[in-house]
Amino acid sequence: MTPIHHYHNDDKVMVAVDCIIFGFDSEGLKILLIKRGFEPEKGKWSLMGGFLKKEENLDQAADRVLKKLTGISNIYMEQLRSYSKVDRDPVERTISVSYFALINKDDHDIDLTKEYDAQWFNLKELPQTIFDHPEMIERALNVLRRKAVTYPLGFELLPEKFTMRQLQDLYECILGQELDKRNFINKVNSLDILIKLNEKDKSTSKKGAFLYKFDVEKYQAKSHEGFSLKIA
Amino acid sequence: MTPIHHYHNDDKVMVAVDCIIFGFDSEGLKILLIKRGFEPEKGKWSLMGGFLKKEENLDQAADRVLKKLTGISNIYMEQLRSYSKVDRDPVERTISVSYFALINKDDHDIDLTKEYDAQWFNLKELPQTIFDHPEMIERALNVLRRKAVTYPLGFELLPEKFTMRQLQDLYECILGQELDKRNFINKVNSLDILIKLNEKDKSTSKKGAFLYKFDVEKYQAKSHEGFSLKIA
DNA sequence: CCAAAAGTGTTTATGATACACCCATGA
DNA sequence: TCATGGGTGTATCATAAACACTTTTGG
Repeated sequence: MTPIHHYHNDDKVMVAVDCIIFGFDSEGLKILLIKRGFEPEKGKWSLMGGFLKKEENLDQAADRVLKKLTGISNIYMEQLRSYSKVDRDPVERTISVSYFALINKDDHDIDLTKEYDAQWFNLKELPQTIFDHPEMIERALNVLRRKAVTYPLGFELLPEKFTMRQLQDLYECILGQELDKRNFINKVNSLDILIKLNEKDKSTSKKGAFLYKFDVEKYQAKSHEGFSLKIA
Repeated sequence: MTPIHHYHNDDKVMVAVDCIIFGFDSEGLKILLIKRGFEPEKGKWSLMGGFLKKEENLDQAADRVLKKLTGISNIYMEQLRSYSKVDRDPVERTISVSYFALINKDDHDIDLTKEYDAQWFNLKELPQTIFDHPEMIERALNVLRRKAVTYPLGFELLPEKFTMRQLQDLYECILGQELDKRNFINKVNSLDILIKLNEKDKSTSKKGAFLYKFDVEKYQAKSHEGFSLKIA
């Protein structure tokens, strides 16, 4: 039999990464988009994307692109999937690998200076996005929701001290549904990864709500056993 | 701000697909490998891989490559993940997207004529494979196991009529662990997707075991509700 | 004194697990 | 008659889900 291919250049293509950044803050779950700075579709809303360079791997490309376009760095993004429709980019054959992360919006808003045309959008009020970005976003959101129930996301997303209500709000935002307060608290307590503090946050009620912090040791000890925070 | 990139060719790279084919038959779970037909690493065992062409998408490339190297066609493969270490292919910068499928080995053995240097290997006796193929295989196996408990794989993998024991063997192979016979049967029956036939298979015992077939309508009705076959 | 959010337990239902004996038959 | 695999049911436990009233306090 003949070899399928030698290595030649005829079939080289551009490889891109697109970063899907979900952000959480007191207002809810948002997604970050930029005004695309080059043709085609210049000026339209887009995920943060750019091309893979020869001397870097995809993870590195995603980090670099995100930082260049938004200033955000040092976050953990996860590779999701490749998109390869032949005509997905009208200029030239390009495949794109999507990455996603969920971050605390407030921790990174400093980065989003005027220098960048990046903007947070409420998930329910997304503008039109270019190419196959709507599909990328939808798939990422599914993965995010699946992860949220399988694995205790969220602790990195809250301030160091937080109330049960804030934690519950986080889960409700991500899952897009309301949860029973008592069941939620029971579940979280059964995981035994929070420390109840002797302080109260009075900003949202007259009675005040106890603050909790996250027991890093217990959390880490348990997280590789893989515990599930299935909440409904 | 300046655009991050114009479209130029400096950073074009080769894009490959690698197919991970798990096969099930009466002997158990196997994986298909080929003797690589071109340099580098010619003659070593490898996943079925080849390069993406400009006029096809990744799914199509995976189908084409698999057919060319093994004769196997018309199977559903699922995209898994991109591998992009800079030096993963020593000849030239190449990223690879892995695909996987689980098939009934007997249904496709016809295809594997002498023409192909493809061979099934028992999962526990894998030979050394090239590049990052060991990692691809390991990840694919994890996905396969996760899918097996979440979603009733396996019905496509058995002959039209099969015994409970065969179905249980299938799951035990995939999960790599023994299951309790009674619990397994109870669970499967509770799904209500099998039809018990009035025939027995006497090939493995004197008493004979009832044959079942798969109730296609019920199966399909339920499968988009998404039912789980969690078995331990 | 009252509105608004915080806090708190129990019951029920469902699914998971563990477990052991009789049956039918061909050799 | 006996060895071999086939077939069957129950009790227990853990987890999920549903559910409502009292507490606190600033205004």
